[in-house]
Amino acid sequence: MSNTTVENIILGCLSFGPRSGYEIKKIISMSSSWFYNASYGSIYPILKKHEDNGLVSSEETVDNGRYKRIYQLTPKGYKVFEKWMLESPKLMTVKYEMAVKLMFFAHLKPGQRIKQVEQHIEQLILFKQELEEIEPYAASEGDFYQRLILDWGENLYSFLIEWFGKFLDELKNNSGDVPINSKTRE
Amino acid sequence: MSNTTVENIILGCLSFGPRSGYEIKKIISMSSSWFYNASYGSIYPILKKHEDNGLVSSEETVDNGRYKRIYQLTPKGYKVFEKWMLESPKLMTVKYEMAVKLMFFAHLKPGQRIKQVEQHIEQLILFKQELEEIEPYAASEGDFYQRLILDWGENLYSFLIEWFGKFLDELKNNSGDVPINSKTRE
DNA sequence: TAAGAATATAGCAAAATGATATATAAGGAT
DNA sequence: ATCCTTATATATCATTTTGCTATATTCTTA
Repeated sequence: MSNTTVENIILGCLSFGPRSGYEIKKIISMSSSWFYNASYGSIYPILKKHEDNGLVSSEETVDNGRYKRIYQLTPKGYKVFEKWMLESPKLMTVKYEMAVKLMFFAHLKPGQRIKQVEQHIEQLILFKQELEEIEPYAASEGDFYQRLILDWGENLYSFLIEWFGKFLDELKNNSGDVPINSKTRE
Repeated sequence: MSNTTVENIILGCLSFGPRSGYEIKKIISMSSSWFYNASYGSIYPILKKHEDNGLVSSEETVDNGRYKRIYQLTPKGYKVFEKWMLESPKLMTVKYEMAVKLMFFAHLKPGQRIKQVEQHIEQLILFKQELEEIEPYAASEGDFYQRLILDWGENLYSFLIEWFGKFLDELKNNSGDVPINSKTRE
């Protein structure tokens, strides 16, 4: 059985150096949560599993009187991580509730359609601003790629804002109505 | 407790008319799977739950000698669906393994980077072609919106293909290498 | 007429989420 | 000094979801 993506992300985070479960969660929250998230409920059991399989080793430390378990990649773990890096990635999966609602938009009244799209665009703009405020996590390694991914995210949200903006214009030009059964668009 | 998105999608599918669990899965696979998917393991238990809550009613039918349970929205179910349609949608969640790999791209050799990005662009192009071949499911209601969503999908994948294309050009111009610790991009 | 594709439902292990619980340390406010 | 909040750190658990397998019938096509 091959590792899951989250299992490999954890190996990847440890490739930056030894980290605690809490720190791994922080790396993921700060740099990858908007394109691949993981919760404590995944991270801690996976760290245990990785240790059982010899992919990571751990050491109980005391830092300022506080108990802390630090995990580290083993050579075997690094090999597994490297192998995964060369595999063809899984296709993207998206869960986009607004697109689902679009499927059933015919049920809404024209004014409700305009309001929904306007609110959604506001949400997208807010999220894009949050992205723009993120500073890359890793100081040295992978710094260029951290910035690259942020660039990707900003471009993705720009695309969404633009696309829904055009749709909103169309709705407004038709007072919230759209051609029924129109066979072509633009 | 409010319904989950999948629970609402099922109500939405039934808003097009009475359907069996199998037909609901087909609607989702054919029209929304690339932005919100659901498996039989979700659909059948949810239909039962909806019936227990009085949101749908069902009838056991025999069609060409084949057993079939047809589900239908109740007025209560339609109200729940309508209420959900007016709520602010949840933010998009994305699971994009290629973006994760980008995080750790510094570990790859220049040639490996170029190969990975090339392969990914091929995947994206293939998927976009599949999208272009989809014909909207609903014949009458929501036809415009089915096409709109397909338009959105095609634009989204065009954006991804373009973005990774630019990145590939950059990699090739630097023989797979990228500036380390560069503070700005472009 | 036999293979295989499509229709139809059911069940389950594994994975993931989201939430809660617990506890300590650090920092600022009153 | 004491209180409150935030950050660090780990653990657990019910619910949801996925992906897979099993089962059975009918329709299509070679």
